[in-house]
Amino acid sequence: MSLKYAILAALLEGEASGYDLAKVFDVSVANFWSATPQQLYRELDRLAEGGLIAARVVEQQRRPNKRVFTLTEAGRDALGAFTAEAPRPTAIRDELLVMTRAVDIGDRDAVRASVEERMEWARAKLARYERLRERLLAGRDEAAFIAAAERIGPYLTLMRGRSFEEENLRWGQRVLEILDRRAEGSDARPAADAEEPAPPGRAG
Amino acid sequence: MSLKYAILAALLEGEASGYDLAKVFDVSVANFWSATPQQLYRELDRLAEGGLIAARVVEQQRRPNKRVFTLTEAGRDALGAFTAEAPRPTAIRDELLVMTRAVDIGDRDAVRASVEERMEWARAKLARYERLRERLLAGRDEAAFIAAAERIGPYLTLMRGRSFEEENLRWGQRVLEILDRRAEGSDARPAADAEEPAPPGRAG
DNA sequence: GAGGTCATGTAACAGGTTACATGATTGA
DNA sequence: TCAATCATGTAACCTGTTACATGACCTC
Repeated sequence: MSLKYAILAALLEGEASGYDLAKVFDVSVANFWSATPQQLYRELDRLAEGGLIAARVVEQQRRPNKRVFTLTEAGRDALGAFTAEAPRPTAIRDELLVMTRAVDIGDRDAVRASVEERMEWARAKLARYERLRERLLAGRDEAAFIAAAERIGPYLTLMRGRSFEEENLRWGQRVLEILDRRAEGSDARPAADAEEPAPPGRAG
Repeated sequence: MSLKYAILAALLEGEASGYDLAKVFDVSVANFWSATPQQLYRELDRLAEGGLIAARVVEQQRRPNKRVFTLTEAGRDALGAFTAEAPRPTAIRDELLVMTRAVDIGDRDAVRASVEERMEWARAKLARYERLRERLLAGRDEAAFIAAAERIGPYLTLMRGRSFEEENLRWGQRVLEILDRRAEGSDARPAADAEEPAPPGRAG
């Protein structure tokens, strides 16, 4: 029901093609709304039919033509009215956490590796957010920006995305430590009271 | 595709009815997977058909009979195998953040109120998480628990849920400050040099 | 006697995902 | 020559949501 408004909100930054939006939905919007390109194309058609956005074909040489979309007055109003409704609670779907929940009966090393990969992703996202932030601030410090910027919304959602990824990193670090500590424990005594680990100095 | 595994993971805590799971999915699982009761009933039927869970009817007096489900060996194995796959990236859908993104052209006071409500929710969730944590620790301190607990998965996902809600609180606090600071500024000079368009009012 | 909890379900629909297709351009 | 980028789309399918229904019990 509200991919619709996520698209309208994205178009506040200016006109965009379906392809552009697909990229935006992969970067800055992804912190709070996910959508595949196919969803976007379908929804853009509907929004254009409903008059909330206007489509314009841009002919290009050496590239396929593209349809670029702009918010209409009606679209702006609809988005404005949406901000006054009651938001539903956050819906999260995270397979890594399902796997983590089941790590004790599953493949600890594989989960460990997935956590590390997630951390790499988080670092990459943070770097992109940092660049986005610099661009928004445009040389001003945060206080000046907050006081003066015409639009604060994009900065507020960026903040949330950043803290989400920072939290992913911190959590991942802690998970790695814990899994490793427990691995030591269970490797050192593979069976309840079988052989002791070899005493130091004899390993050769 | 993996509501399936979210359910199997939830059944690691022991047998449960559809109704029980609906409650679990509203509390501890909600941090990383959301599902409506109807989804659960449908998926439970499928899992039982596929032999990944076993259903047993418990007859009750003064209450409708219930079907309780248990993980089968096959279900355990499927869940274990799942932990070795590559998780897809987190999918988040948060209407409040869509509204926040659009706050500049929308209803600032309504968004402010929604942020406050979200913070109240976060506090309530944190309280429930804290009780859950106490139950898991069962008197031990964290280090002892981590070293000794049979299953660490539920604790790790609980940690993530907790930090998510803490982050919601911190973010919400900052958003309130920023919106208020900007409200002061714009109330002092209500229009640049013409009337502002009236923001669309909260419908109710 | 009204509303909440226990407990499950059907039906219809809306939303989201996957696979596939096209075809030129650009860069390694 | 291979892969990526630009740019859009169709079709089929799976997932998720909403509305509704049942009916007994318990608490205020």
